[in-house]
Amino acid sequence: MLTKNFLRCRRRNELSGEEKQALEDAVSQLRPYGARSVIARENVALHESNLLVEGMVGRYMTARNGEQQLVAVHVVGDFLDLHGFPLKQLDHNVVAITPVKLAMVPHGNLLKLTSTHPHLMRLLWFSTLLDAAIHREWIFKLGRLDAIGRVAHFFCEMNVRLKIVGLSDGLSFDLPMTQSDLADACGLTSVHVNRVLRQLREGKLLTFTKSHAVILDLAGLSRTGEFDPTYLYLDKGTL
Amino acid sequence: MLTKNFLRCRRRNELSGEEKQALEDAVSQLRPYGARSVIARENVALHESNLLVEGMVGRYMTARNGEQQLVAVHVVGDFLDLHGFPLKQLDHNVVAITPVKLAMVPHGNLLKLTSTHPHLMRLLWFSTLLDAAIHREWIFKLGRLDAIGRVAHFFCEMNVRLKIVGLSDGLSFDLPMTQSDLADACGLTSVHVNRVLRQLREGKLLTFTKSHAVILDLAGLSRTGEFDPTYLYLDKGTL
DNA sequence: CGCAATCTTGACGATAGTCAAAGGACGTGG
DNA sequence: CCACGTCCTTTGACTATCGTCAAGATTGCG
Repeated sequence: MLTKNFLRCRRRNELSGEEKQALEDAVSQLRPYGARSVIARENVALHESNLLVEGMVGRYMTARNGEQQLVAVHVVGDFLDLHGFPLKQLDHNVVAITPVKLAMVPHGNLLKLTSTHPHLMRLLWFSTLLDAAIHREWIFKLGRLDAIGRVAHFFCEMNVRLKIVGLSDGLSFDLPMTQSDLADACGLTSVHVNRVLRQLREGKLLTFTKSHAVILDLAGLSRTGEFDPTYLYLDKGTL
Repeated sequence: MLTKNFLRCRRRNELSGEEKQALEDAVSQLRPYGARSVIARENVALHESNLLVEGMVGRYMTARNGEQQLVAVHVVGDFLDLHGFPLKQLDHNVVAITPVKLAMVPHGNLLKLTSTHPHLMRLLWFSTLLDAAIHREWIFKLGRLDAIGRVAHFFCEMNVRLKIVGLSDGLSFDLPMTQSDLADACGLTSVHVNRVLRQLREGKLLTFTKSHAVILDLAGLSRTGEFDPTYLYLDKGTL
């Protein structure tokens, strides 16, 4: 079941069996991508969207001086580039962070679903708005938190998002990102991320070594990152 | 025609006359709000969405220390809280910046449209993804531009968005925001916004006094803000 | 084993925040 | 019509956070 993690634990995961099947049927093939390979390039016409079945994906924008900003991270169960269905093309690059597997859904099949399954379409719409809600939270994070807050917030968010798809036990998880990737996500330099990670370690809030995060004090980390998972629209009782 | 500015000049403004009428018919009433009044509060169930017919609106998130972050600004023609239709409730506050007029569309009417007008629904979906694209650009702006770049970018964006609905002549426009509002939009303090505005003035790029912006050097301002309007998905030939 | 990428640390500098004070702009009410 | 208060803007002096540059340590991979 390629779609089993789609909207998992979300407040509106009310797909009927028939809808799940319709979505599953819309998948044309399963495609692998290597780590750091480009899945979708900006300003290129798109003809399919992809459900992320395995691995981790990032959306990047690039500044004139070459600095990158990660504008979104996707985990298993996220529907990538669903934005590309109404938008037809994207304003940024989508890159595999790890080796990934994608369930490809041609836009033609999605188009059919809009007429035959309006409720399913609203759920697909909902999933893109979840992305938008996460974007807003990141705007807040970058605009109003200091370096340690931003990094703490990022780890809190990843912890929750990975937990609902079974990839975090609630306090520890694998995160296949370098300190430089973290810097791109948090609007910092890798040097400063390194200093912040030391602070978090010394403050007994979090350790992050060898792509593995261990949260030592979830309440403290959440407080530092001003993290409140409401914006993730989780099912009641998920956490 | 309350909906005349909806998706105006956007790459996918392909509403048929019948669709425009259907949207117009979905409006139940026109409502005024006073400046700084709250249109939608976070975590409260929503039962209608609103098309912004007059005025300017902001979406705010608040940090623990009381600092505010503006996560989005809406101008005439934007469909407010369409996010609230699939999401059912919002994760932030929506506040009138000026006195505004809203065309209220009950969710029940939108729901009917999903079955009867799938193409119109895709356009509504599209408009929410436009918001998401703007969010991503703001993430980039906050994560990777310095203070002067952020402010320059903001003015460039507002210039374009106001121009397509006839509220900027391409180089000057009214912007009913204080320097403190600008600070909330750009992740800065109002003191520093003031210094940046002086820099822009002295650099002959932009003046902003008494809620009126005049762009003296559009190319220079765009360069400073690393602004490229692609992410606004404009119709070819709009600018 | 050796190279390349990543991590770590220190010294220094620049950008933006903080604190404080004073000067406009504007509206209200006497 | 002026006085007053409030909000907004402007500026300066000082501080703190984060970036830059550089070098060395560690890790992982071929």
